[in-house]
Amino acid sequence: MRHPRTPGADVSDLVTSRLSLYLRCLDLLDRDGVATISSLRLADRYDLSSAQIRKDLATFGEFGVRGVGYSVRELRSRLTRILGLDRDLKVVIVGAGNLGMALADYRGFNREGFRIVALFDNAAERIGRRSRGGVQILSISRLAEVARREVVQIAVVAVPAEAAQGVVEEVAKAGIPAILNFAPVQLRVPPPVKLRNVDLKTQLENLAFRLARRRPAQARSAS
Amino acid sequence: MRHPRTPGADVSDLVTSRLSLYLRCLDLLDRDGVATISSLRLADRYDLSSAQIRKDLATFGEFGVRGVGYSVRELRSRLTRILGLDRDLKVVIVGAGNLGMALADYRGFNREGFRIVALFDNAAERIGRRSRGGVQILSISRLAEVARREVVQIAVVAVPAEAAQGVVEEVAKAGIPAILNFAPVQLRVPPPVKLRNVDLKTQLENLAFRLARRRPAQARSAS
DNA sequence: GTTTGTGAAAGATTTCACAGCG
DNA sequence: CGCTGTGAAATCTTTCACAAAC
Repeated sequence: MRHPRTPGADVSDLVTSRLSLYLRCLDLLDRDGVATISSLRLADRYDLSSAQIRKDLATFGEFGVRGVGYSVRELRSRLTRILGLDRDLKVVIVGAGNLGMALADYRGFNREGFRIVALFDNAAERIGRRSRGGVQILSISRLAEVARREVVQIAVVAVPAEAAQGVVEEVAKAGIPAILNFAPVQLRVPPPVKLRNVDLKTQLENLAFRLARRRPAQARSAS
Repeated sequence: MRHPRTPGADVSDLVTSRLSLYLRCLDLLDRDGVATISSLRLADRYDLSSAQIRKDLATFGEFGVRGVGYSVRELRSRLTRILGLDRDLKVVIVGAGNLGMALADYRGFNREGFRIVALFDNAAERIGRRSRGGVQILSISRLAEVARREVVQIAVVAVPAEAAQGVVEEVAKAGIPAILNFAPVQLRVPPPVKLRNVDLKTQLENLAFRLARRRPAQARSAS
């Protein structure tokens, strides 16, 4: 059992998150005209661990050349394929408040593998309008229709906490198989649906915790 | 060495993120008028692990009553204290684009322990304006001044990737000890500064990966 | 020479399972 | 009785270190 063709769902999130990171670094290297890079120099340049890079990549195959390193272009295209970014995924955003609108226009969301199809909301005064970037706002009642017609793969949930669980059920019913949730709640999703949370409050609280237990006598670093 | 008063910086992020989660659950329970809860019922209700709840709490002390469980109110106030949310932390946001503006008005950011002091930007046409919620936009050149006067503890970085490293240096120079970064780059921060990343693209790519390696014959769950 | 890919070791985290308390 | 708090076991993740490949 060397390199299973389909390492399936048993690849940890830690690994896949790092693959995204590596891919981003490779983009930068390519832009800088670097053709080949070793795991050691990649690690040096971006504060990573060379052994970890090699282990992570080894999960999916052998992409390097001993004594030389990795071809930037080739590794990039391999990772793109592995991450499933070689075909465009259609995304909808549910919730056209400040955050939903900002996400709809966020660069990086609309590029390289993802396409925002529409925003959905239930407030009559928002429906029919568009985000600055031009994404149209539709009634939530049309979610299932649009999801099936456009074969939407990911729903971004950007509604208030109280409304989120209800939205999840709509999304699941509409056949959308993955959810990126920004609402600060613990959601339950029906089994086939994949869920990831982006929890801004938790992130801030984490920093608060670290700040609260700093060495109290924090020297102004002068020397 | 049972319950060190200051478990210091050696508490893992995994633990502190879960503490935030527990705190949120306790808020809901309190709102529902629940006075006491056992780790088992807490776990059931919110899809957590009861052993993990007990282990996590044990890092900081003994908060429960055997045979009974935890007092919702008391545990909530203990966790609030532990997470450093018993005193308001001042927050600035650097970058008054779509995302920065949305974050400035995001509810949950401005409540319970955090206060947004100002937005900063370098585009002349934005300076002097305000977010919808009323947060004023100042020139980035005033960052250090405001940071020191208001004793700002956290800077949220919401600028394009190319600008982020430069902003980090400004922030560090201004003496702000913690950064929440939304720019899709690997940042380097000077040692005392705490950094957390919220990487939207990586989150989406993670979902893309999971979607790419689903069982190809995905049945429409009907039965 | 250099660098990969990888077993084996070390380290971190989660889960188990139960003694002991209320 | 039920439940916490916790050592011990199981599992997962990272790091080490080197043989094999170029």
